[in-house]
Amino acid sequence: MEIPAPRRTRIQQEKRELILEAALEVFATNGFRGSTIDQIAEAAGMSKPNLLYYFRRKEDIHETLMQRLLDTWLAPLRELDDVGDPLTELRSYIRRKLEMARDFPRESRLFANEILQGAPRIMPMLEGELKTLVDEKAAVIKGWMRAGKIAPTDPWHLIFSIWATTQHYADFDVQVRAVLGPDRGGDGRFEDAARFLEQLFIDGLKPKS
Amino acid sequence: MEIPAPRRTRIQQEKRELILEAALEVFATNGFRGSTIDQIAEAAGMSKPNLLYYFRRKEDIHETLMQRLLDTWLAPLRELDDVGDPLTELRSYIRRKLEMARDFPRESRLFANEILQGAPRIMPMLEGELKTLVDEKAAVIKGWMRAGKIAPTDPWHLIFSIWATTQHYADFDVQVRAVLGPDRGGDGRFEDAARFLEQLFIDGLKPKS
DNA sequence: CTAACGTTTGTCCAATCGGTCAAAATTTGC
DNA sequence: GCAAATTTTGACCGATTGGACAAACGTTAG
Repeated sequence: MEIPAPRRTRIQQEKRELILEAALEVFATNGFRGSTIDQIAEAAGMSKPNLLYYFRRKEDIHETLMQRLLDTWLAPLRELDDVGDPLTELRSYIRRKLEMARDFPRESRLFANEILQGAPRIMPMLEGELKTLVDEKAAVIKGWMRAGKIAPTDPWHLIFSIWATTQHYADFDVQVRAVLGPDRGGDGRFEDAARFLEQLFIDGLKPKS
Repeated sequence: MEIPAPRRTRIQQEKRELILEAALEVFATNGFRGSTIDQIAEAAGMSKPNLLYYFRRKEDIHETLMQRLLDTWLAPLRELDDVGDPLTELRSYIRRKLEMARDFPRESRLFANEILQGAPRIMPMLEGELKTLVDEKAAVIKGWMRAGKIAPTDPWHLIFSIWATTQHYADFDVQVRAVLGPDRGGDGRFEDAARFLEQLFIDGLKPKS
C-alpha cells in the first residue's frame, strides 16, 4: 500500500515545500472550496501555471497537506502510554495538545475545516486508523479506572473533551483574543489556559470543603 | 440604531424563511466563500434570480442568518444568573449548551465557520457585545469563587472550556460519530456526553480516595 | 559548448461565479 | 372581473474559477 515517493530534483523539493506552506495558510482560513489556486500561488510567490507544474490539481495540494497533518496530529495521543502515573500521563497529554494548538494553529484549523465540511476527504481514516487508535487508548484509560488510579468515567468522551478544550485555542483563537481583550489576550493566554485545564481535568470545580 | 423591519407580504415572509433555512444548511457545511447562490437556490427549491428577488446579495443572506444566530446563541449564557446554587447553575448552563449543540448543530457550524475564517463579519460584535457579556458573567463566577462556592480558577477559561466541550458535539459531529462507531455513536451519545461533562466539570478526574 | 532536461511564463479555454434585466406569470385589492 | 402590484423566469453579463498548452527560459551533464 506504500506509494513510492517519486524522484525529485532539489528545486522541486524546495518549491513543493513553499507551495504547501502557502497552501496551509490559505486552506486553513478559507477551507478547500473557498480557496483558489491563484491565492495559493500568490502566497507562494509564483504564477498559477508554475504552481500547477508542481501540483497538477488543487486537490493534490490539499491531499498532501492532509496526509502530513494526520501523522503529526495524532502523535501526542500515540505517546499516551501505560507507563508512569495515570494522572501525570493525562496531564502531559493535555499539555502536549495545548502546545500543538499554540505552535501549529493553522494545522488545527485545516483539520477543523475538513471535519466541519463533513470530512469528505478523510472519512475512511476517521473510521479506520483514528477509531482504532482511540479505542486502544480508551482501553488503557479504562484500565486506569479499574485500578482506581483515576475516577471512573467514559474514556472516549474524556478524549473528546481534551481535544475540544485544547484545539479551541487554535480554532477559535480570534474569539478567545477578542473576549480576553488586549491585556489578558496576549501571549500569556496559553499559560493561563494550561493552568486552568490542569485544574479542571484533575479536580473539577467543586470546592475543597 | 434599530432598523425598522420592512413591510412584507405573506409570500415574502415564507420564501425568505425558506431561503434562510436552505442557506443555513449550505453555509454551515461550505462556509461563506465556499457556498454558491445556486446551491442555496436549489436547496430552497427555486431559481437563482428568484432567490435574488428576496435577498439582493449573497452577503445579505449570510448577514441575516448571523444576526438571528447571535441572539439565540448567547441566550444560555445570559440566563446564567446569581440566584440559586452556583454548581447547579453551572451544571444547567452546560446542559443547555449541550442541548443547543444537539438541537441546532447547523447554527453551531455556521458560527464555527465564521470564527475559523477570522470572524471578518462579526469582529465588532465579539469585541463589543460578547466581551461585555462574558466579562459580566465572569464577575458573577468570580463572586462564587470568593464566596467559596466553587473552586477558585480562571472564569474566562472556564467559559471557554464549556463552549469548547459542548460545541464540539456539533462542530466535530462526524468525527465523534466515526470514533464512537455505529453502536455507541447513535442518539445516546449526547446523554453519555452530558453525564461525562457533568462529572468532569464538578469532580474532575482525581479518584475519590 | 551544447544538447537534453527541468522550469517558468503568457495565453487561452470551458465552466462557474455573483448579479442584472425585461418580460411573463401570478396574486392581490377593489 | 380587472387593473395594479407582486412574483417568477430565461436570457444574459462581466469576472473569476480550475486547468491545459506550447513556447520561452534556465540549468546541468558530458
